[in-house]
Amino acid sequence: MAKKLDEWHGCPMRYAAAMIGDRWKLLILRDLTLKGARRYRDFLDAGEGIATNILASRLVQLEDAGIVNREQDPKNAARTIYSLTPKGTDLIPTLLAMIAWSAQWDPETEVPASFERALRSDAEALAHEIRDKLPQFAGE
Amino acid sequence: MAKKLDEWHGCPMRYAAAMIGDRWKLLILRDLTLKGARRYRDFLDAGEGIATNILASRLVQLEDAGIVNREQDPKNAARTIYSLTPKGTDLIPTLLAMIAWSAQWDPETEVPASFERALRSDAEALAHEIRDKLPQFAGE
DNA sequence: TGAACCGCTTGCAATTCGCAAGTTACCGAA
DNA sequence: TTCGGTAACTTGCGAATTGCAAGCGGTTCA
Repeated sequence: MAKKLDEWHGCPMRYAAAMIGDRWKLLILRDLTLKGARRYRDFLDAGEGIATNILASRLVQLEDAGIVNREQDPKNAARTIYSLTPKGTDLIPTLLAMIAWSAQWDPETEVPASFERALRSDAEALAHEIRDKLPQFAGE
Repeated sequence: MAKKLDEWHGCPMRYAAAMIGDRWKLLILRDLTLKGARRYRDFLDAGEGIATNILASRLVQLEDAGIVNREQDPKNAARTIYSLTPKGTDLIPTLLAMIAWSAQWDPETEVPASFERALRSDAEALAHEIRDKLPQFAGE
């Protein structure tokens, strides 16, 4: 029997797999981290074809995991703003490691040369740069 | 967000998400990389409760992706040996980034202090160390 | 030669996914 | 102040995937 969802803790790979081991969650994190997505529609329109019910479920899971923050836009109550929490921004090095791997092994993947150079020469600095450009949510 | 980060449209993350964006694949990679798993039964017995049909399907997908190699044990034709290809071992930094994240954010993490220390001080060296200890498959 | 093991495969019920349509709330213009 | 449009979901339903258990063909060992 598969481990219950409350038995995630302990093994770090099991924890990470449970939290972000999902195609759609990774794409949502990409959009938040690298594409400036902040609203529900941004994710829907990201070009990956995620269904709206799946998007809603993944955003709830990421919020419950403490990775994503959800808040009402103070200037427009009809709008919701999604952002990365500190726990979420701490995933940037993981995303960058994936990008470096894909850049090396997927012949059809296009990573800008400047980006890949920055990644290979100093990934930590690039991670900081990306993090510092992210908008902060109101709770921070 | 800065245009520099918008030049490409998520291809590398889409590729990585498609290849390893799955809970079971990440656990299989963990077992291969860190737990010395080499045979079908090793994965079944890893304690995660993966179903045998799911395991078989994921191993095929990882093999098709060029991440995992499957070969017959030359000393026992009834046995199959699974191992990481170079494309697979190049995922070690990604796994280590996930482990570092989990070690930081899972309050019940079981990452040994010595491992975490090695990870934080020189992740690249640790990745090499892990890779060098892996068995090579016959094709290499 | 037969029992045991190994690596799967199959059958089936239950869960999850993906698509499309519907719903609720808010905002801005008339 | 109402009305149309937008934003963020929610619901319904058929299809695909998952999880569980049993089965199966090949190989090794006693």
